[in-house]
Amino acid sequence: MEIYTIRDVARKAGVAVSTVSRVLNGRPDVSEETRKKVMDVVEKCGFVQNRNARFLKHAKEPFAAIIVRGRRNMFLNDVAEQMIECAQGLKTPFLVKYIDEEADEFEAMRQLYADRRAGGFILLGSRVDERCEMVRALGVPCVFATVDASGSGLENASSVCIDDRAATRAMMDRLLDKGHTRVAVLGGCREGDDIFAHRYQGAMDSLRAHGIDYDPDEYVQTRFSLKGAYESIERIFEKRQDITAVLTMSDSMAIGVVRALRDRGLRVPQDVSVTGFDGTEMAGYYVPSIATVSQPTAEIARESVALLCEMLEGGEPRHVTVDFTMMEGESIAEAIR
Amino acid sequence: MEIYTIRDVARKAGVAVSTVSRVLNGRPDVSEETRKKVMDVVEKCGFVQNRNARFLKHAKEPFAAIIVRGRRNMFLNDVAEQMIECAQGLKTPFLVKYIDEEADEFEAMRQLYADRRAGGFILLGSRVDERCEMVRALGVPCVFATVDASGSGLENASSVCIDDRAATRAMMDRLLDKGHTRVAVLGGCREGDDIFAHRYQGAMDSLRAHGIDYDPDEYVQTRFSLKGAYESIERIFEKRQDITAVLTMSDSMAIGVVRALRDRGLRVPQDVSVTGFDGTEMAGYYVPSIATVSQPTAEIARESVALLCEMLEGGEPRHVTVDFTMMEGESIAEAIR
DNA sequence: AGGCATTCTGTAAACGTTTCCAATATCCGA
DNA sequence: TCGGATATTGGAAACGTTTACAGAATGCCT
Repeated sequence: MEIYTIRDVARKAGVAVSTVSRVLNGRPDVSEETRKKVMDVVEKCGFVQNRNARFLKHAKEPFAAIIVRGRRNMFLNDVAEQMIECAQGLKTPFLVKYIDEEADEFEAMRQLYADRRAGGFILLGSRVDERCEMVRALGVPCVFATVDASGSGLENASSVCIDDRAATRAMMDRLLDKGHTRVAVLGGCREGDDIFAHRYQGAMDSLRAHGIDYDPDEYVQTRFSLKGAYESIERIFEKRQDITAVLTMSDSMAIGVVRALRDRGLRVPQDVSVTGFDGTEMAGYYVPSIATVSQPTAEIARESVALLCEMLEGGEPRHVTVDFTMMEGESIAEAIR
Repeated sequence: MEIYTIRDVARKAGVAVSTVSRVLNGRPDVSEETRKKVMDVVEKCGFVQNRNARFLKHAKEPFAAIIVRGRRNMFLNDVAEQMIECAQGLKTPFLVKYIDEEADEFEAMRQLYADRRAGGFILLGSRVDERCEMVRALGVPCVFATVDASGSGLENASSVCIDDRAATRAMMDRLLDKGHTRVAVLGGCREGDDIFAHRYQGAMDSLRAHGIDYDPDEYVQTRFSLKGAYESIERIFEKRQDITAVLTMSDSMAIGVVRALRDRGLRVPQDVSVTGFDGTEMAGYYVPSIATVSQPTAEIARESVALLCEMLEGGEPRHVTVDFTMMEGESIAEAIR
């Protein structure tokens, strides 16, 4: 396929390049006749603008970037998707930047900034601490989504999240109220993951309030993902065989756990209860359906975009907490053992 | 954060811009002393190259793009991920372009071509027919991954896939050999989806070979996704309640089906058998685990990259078929009704 | 000391846009 | 008929790189 430049189009249409540019950008000061003439040529030869040249020229045009690390976390991907929907038609265009789990996030953001002066970022997922320095260095408005950044002390960061601690406490309460006392916790305190840390606190809050003596060494595992959860159960059972419930910090982990239990000949929920977190679609489709904490993805998405826009217009950063919903599921039952 | 240009760096380091450029691009013709001086400044002020300017300049540098539509299809996302792994360290850099399900793919490819002269594409997923015209118009080497494009007549397209028809036939054979005769088919002949069309043919091959009289109107549904499959079961059961097996064309569909059956009080596999397709991680973690056809993602990824490279170096297009593996699963049992 | 390689560095012209500014054409009222 | 306002259009200078090409410095050999 031939590549035409704006110059070629100008020549073919018998006008100046500046005129073609004006037509392409929908400027009002072009006569209808000229516009038509130019568009005809554009159509005919399938001209496509070169965005490198375009962005090189006016990198000033403000825009915002949504950073998503990893394609595995369906929950975060869903939130990101809803963010772009929310951002449709706003004055500042939003774009999503997917980066690898292991990629250098700072590098990616600096590149976005260098290339196009990204005016603001929405960062999904945890690890506020790690990201603080970066956000401070960039000095651009940022919104942490799904994690509380109110304690970060950053001047340029808002955040929106549920009360993870309270949610996990509520979930643990549910298990304990059903008579469970030996509850494994999966995902707790994973290194550098502040969301999981908050959730872990919540679980501990509940155990403490119920006066349960708890030895983390015996009950807590910190791996994640389907496979990680599966293997965690194997490890837990090396130490204790009398577990009657497993509280996990994501729906995938819960699924890994159910499979692992089932492979050990245990039934869920008759023998062991299991809980998830996030309220993903799969939690409802799994058999048994997973009791979970549903995060209001649409609201988180909407709030994140709104908070960023506020800051872009000079507003102060704010930290918003949205409500979660406890979802019933077939994966929980009364403790019988 | 301040934005520095290569010019600023040159000034601060007391050298010419061309020297900085050479250092940045690792050219050999720079003295060690100068290189160090420049790098110090780069480090100190956190200079980041502007890629727009870079790519604007030498758009000639050949590269290849992997196009992935939609983030929902985990199977395709996995394959894409493995492709980039395969492509690490090759002379031609590969990049992945994620586009929305509904987005204009042609537009995206033309943009890639206009911006950087993409020298080749790998297209994942079905819809060869729709894409033919586009591939022809672009005239750039393309590889269709996971779908057979040998019948397209394109001069510039290779393809790599399993024999979908044979795989589905084998799967249906398994069901029929277990005594099932009333088998619903989900995903069959979805409009414009050639992969599903091939699989549908395979299912019909098997039914025919087993001499089973089959009325598609009663047994076949063409929606997909978790939710679509769930609803398809509801529709099927409006017509027939005596189904003993459901053959689906993806693992997600199988999961939606199991959930739907279970919600009707039917057990899988005791009352109804269910089969999936693709061999995704979730199929193995589901309870019951889903009997499925495992596609060799690594091999498909590797072959796709290899085929594209071949064509980039002037080779003829080829159409490669790779082997699938039938995966056992708890979701199948003998027909008893 | 002069000539010639051998390194290294600087100048300037691209790449394809956008946009400021000036130039031209058109129209209106006096 | 003219002055001036108003619509259009064109010319040319950026934007931040890369890369020929030419130039300067150094070292070595005669």
